[in-house]
Parts: sequence; C-alpha cells; structure tokens
Amino acid sequence: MKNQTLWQGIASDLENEIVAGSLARGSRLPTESMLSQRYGVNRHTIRKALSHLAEKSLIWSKRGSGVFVMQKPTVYSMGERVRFSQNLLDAGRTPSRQKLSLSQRLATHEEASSLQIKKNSKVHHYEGISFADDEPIALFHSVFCSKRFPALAEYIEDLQSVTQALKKCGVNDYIRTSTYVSAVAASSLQANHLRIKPNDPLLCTTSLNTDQSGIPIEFGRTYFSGKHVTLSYES
Amino acid sequence: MKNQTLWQGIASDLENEIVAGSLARGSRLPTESMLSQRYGVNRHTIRKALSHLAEKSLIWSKRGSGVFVMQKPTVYSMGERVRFSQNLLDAGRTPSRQKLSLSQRLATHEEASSLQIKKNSKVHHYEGISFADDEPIALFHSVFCSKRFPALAEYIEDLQSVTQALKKCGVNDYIRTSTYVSAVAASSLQANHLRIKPNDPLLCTTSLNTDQSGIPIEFGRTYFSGKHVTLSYES
DNA sequence: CACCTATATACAACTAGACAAATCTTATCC
DNA sequence: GGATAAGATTTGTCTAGTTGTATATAGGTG
Repeated sequence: MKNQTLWQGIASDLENEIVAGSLARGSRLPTESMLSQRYGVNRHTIRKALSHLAEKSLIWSKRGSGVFVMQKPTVYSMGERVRFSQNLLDAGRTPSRQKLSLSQRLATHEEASSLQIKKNSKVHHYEGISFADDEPIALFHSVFCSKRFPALAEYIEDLQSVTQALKKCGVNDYIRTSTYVSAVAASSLQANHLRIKPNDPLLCTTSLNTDQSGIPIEFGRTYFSGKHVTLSYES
Repeated sequence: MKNQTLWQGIASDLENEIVAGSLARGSRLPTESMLSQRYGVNRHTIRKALSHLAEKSLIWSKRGSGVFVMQKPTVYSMGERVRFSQNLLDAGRTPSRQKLSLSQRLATHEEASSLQIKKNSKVHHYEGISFADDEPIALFHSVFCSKRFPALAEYIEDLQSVTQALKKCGVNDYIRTSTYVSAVAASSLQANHLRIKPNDPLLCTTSLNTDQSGIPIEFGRTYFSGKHVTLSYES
C-alpha cells in the first residue's frame, strides 16, 4: 500500500474498478492513449500496468481492437459423463461452440487404434472452439468412424451438438472411458483462438468415449486455456 | 555569502535565473547532465542543488521528462458559494480543468448517506484536475445522483463546468453546506498529477452542496496540493 | 569518530517518439 | 445491398534520453 511505483498504483486502481464492477466483465477498457491521459503518464507506463493485469488474467488485449476485461475463471468438472454444455450450465455459465472445420479424412494410426477401426479408415473430423459467456476456454478436435456414423457430419452441422447428433445416429448414451491430461505450451494459432499468449500453458486432455458396451465412439483432444479452466475430478 | 559549498552556489545561481525571468515560469531547465557539464561538477551535486530548489517549491521534476520552473502559489477562498472558476478569476489567475474520468457507478455507503439516496443507487462520478495558470492545484472527484440528473454527464462533457451543467438540469443555485478539511499524504498517483512528490502533504476537503431547500446535490472530495494552495476562509 | 561534501558507477523507472501490425470505420462503386 | 478500398484507430515493438535510487570511495571538518 505504500511507496509503490506509478505502474503499480495504476494497476491496482484499475483492478479495483474491475472488482468493483465499474469496469464490467467482458467490457472494453479505455484505449491506452486515453488511460495515459487519465493517469498523466506515458503510454508505456500504462502498458506496464496492463501487462501486469494480463499476467493475473484480469484482462486480455487484441492488437488493433482494444483491451477487455476477462470473464470469471471457469471450473470444468470431469467425470464419467462429460457433456460440455451441461458442465458449463452447472457452473452458471452460458456455453457455446464455434465450428472451425468439419470434414472427412483418413484416420491416423493413433486414431485408428483408439477407435478400434482399420488403418486408413475414413473418419469425421470435427474441430472447434468452446466458449463460456462468449469467452473461448478450449480448442477441441474429435474423430468419429465414418462407416459407423455416415450422416454424423450433417447432424453436427445442423444441431451444433455432438451429443444430439450422436443421438440421431442411435447413440443414446456414451461414457468417457479414459482421459489423459498433460500440460503443453500454446502455439501461436492456439493462443490466438483462445485469446492468450503463445507459450501460455494449456491443459491437453486426450479422451476416448465409448458406448455402454465399450465400443469406441469418439476419440479426441481438447486444449483448455490454463488461465480460464481448472479441471476437477470427482469419482 | 562566502564560504558556501558548490551545490549552494549552483542553487542560488539557478534561483537568480528564475526570479530574473531568464528561466521562465513553466519552462524546462537543462537536463541534469547538461547542468553538470556547465558547472563542471558531478550530477549528484547538481541534484543536491535542484532538490534544494524543489524544497522551496521553485521547481518540480518529472522522472523521464525533465525539471521545470513552478508557477506561483494560489490562495483559494472557501465559503458558502464555492465556484472554482470565479474563485480563480477573482484572484487574477486563469482557471482550467481537465477531465480524468466521467462515468456511472454505484454509490458507496458514504456517498449514498450523504446524498440521502438509497444504497446501491447509481451516481455520476466525475473526476479531474483543477489548474491555475496551467499549474495543477487540486484533484477532485464528485458524485451526483443519476436518477435526479439523468443527462448531467453529457452536459459536463460539453460545458466542462459543473455549475453550468447543473444549471441546464434546473439547478440555478447551490450552497456548500458542509466542508471537512484534513491533511493527508499524497499517493504516488496523486503526486504525479499534482507534480509533487509522494507523501507530500495534501489538503483534503470533503464537501456537500445542496440546493436552497437543503436537498443534497453534489458530494465530493478535493485534494489541494499543499505546496500550491492555501485555503482561505472568510465569512 | 561521525558527518558532510563530492565523485564515480550502475541500474531502475519513466518519458518521448517512431514505426509496424491488426482492426475498425467510412466512403465509394457496381 | 454488399463488396472493396482507403483512412483512421489501436495495440505491439523498438531505440534513445532523462530523472530517481543505491552503492562504493575519498577528503575535509568539528
């Protein structure tokens, strides 16, 4: 509280405005130029304060666009039945998904063995971003056996939901049989999607979903932004 | 006048240049490096001389920017009707204001009870710097009931005057009903705005303005730079 | 000795300005 | 109305200069 530097004072002042709600979650901050006028300092000093708040994941910035207040961090609970939307609804957040690509291709060796299908089989490849309150929290990509679910792609396209699409394919329930979690550094592309910085930590989960008889249905990986998500295991 | 040290001689030399007008009010001094060359001494010796002049409020310095000649001190009269601009005009000074921020937020407990409005009511929050002859003399922040003056913010934005803005809201006159004065130490942010040093003394006035029937209109605090301002009470 | 004056060096904090890269805004054209 | 191009905004990066602070050294003085 005492002999602090200018940028520290500015940072704590802005932090107060955020927690007090004067700067609403998700809203845009004044531009760096405006802030430098308000505080009577150089833009670099503002940037130092802002970068400190960004370190604490209170704000994020986008070149050419502005600086924004982050939404609250998310707790993403994992268990036998992982349903993205349900999870976020439980946590009081509004979930959404954005499709990045949806296509067919040949399965990799890893995918084929996980799905217990022949090598060079065709699979649906579904890739996208998961949002919570319009804030990206994860990148995912999944593969499904094309032979088993010929029309899955169109269903996903229409329904924007994997669970619903699978239901139309006759899969009423599925279970997460295995999940591996590791930590990796974000690539620049991943970072851009998740609105974080390259090399920021990601939680990488590799998972396999099967039906109740144990037959593999979906294999995929999800990269959660470490700053937004804490995975919780309960069994 | 004889056995003076190096730094004393330099200080009085510079002081002469200031009072003689060779170094104009508000202008920038040569850098410490240039002065140390000119006088053929170490930079620390120059700094000792400068800090002496700063103690006497003849100059002020800004890190990274330079050392500047100060203006003369101001006498600010307090009374039943305190009008910033008129006040300074009467004293033969040129008044001006700079807006730092103008926004809406929820009233604090203190503000709500002072304005006699409900807790969690919205208020306009107006924050800025008062200048006399381009020299900052005070930091102020005031709150007004948003419900009572819905359009006040735009008026202030346009007119740059609280008195004028209130007039457009139908308040032709207002009276200062209470003022509390205390002395506090300047924070680093306050010091930066007022061109003084952190922990330099400030006069903190807490005041309430009401209309003629006694209904609260404005509640706010003003921090006067102790080095630039003397408050004068006359009744 | 303790204290002030002065020098020397190094680094931290901040300002100043310029330019690049991404984005947003606006006018224009078909 | 929608696509495109030009211009203005806004954040990111870089270099250079200025004041603030800390440490170490040495000489002079009460």
